[in-house]
Amino acid sequence: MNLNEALNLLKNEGYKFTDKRKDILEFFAKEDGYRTASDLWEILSDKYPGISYDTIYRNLHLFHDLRILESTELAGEKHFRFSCGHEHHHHHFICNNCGKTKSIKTCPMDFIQPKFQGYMIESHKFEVYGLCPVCQ
Amino acid sequence: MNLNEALNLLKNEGYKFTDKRKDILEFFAKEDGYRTASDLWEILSDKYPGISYDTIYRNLHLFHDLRILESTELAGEKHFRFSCGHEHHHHHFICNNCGKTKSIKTCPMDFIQPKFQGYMIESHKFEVYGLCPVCQ
DNA sequence: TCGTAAATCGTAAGCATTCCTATTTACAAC
DNA sequence: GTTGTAAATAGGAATGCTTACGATTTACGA
Repeated sequence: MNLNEALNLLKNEGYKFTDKRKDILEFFAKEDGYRTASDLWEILSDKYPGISYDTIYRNLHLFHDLRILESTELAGEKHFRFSCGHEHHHHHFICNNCGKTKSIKTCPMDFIQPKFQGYMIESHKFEVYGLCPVCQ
Repeated sequence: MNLNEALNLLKNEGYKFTDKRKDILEFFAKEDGYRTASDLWEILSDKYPGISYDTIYRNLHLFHDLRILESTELAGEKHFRFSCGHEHHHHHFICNNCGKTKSIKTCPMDFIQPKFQGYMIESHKFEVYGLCPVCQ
């Protein structure tokens, strides 16, 4: 997923194109790491004083539903990042300081599935946390 | 970790023994799955009408600090379970319906670590979600 | 240009969790 | 047993993140 694909997807699905939506997508396209609703609010409120949190969250959820963004929950707060949609299924190392990520191509489900006969597996989460080389 | 070990640990660390603490530990010893603060509140408020959420959370955190309980965050809400402390490091399958768990002995960190030179790894999370045989 | 549904604003409400003060209680020392 | 004291609890207010909602504005097709 890149910025143009995201903008086209929005248009093709019949959603209106607004400056705020463009700026939100540009923000995530540029950031390349997990960011929170309030990170986004701080950026947007410079350009749009008084922007509503309703707008922030509504669009975050919309983009998440359209698979433009992916999300995870860290320390009780939802974090969003631009989707790695086209790549092979993978997981993330997440920097505890800057939120940037590194792909982990190994998926642990490849190793454990045979042991779960009788269980209906619906999803899984594998994340590694620490400090990236820049933040150490 | 079992109930007696937990009670002894509390005593040895110099914490006071109260009926509520005993009941909280008995609750988790019996449940054997992830439970929330409000699950616990519902049980305790029968016996102790008007019990404070402060008491619930203070003790949950105390027990977590003492490693009597372990915790994870599911759907924006902290969940706690009796600690599997004595066992070898492992992860969990967690039933989305009843919260009960099944151990996963494989740890994905055994497979990915060499690829993370330059990264300081501090922690990781691996959980599998779905329905246990009983809940299907 | 206009009509309409979608998007946004401003603000209130919801929910889990934390914080604060007054009161009560466990337990050690006597 | 009685007493003193720090720890534990009750009751409720406050906080932080998220969602909800009526009123207003805007994008965009006709």
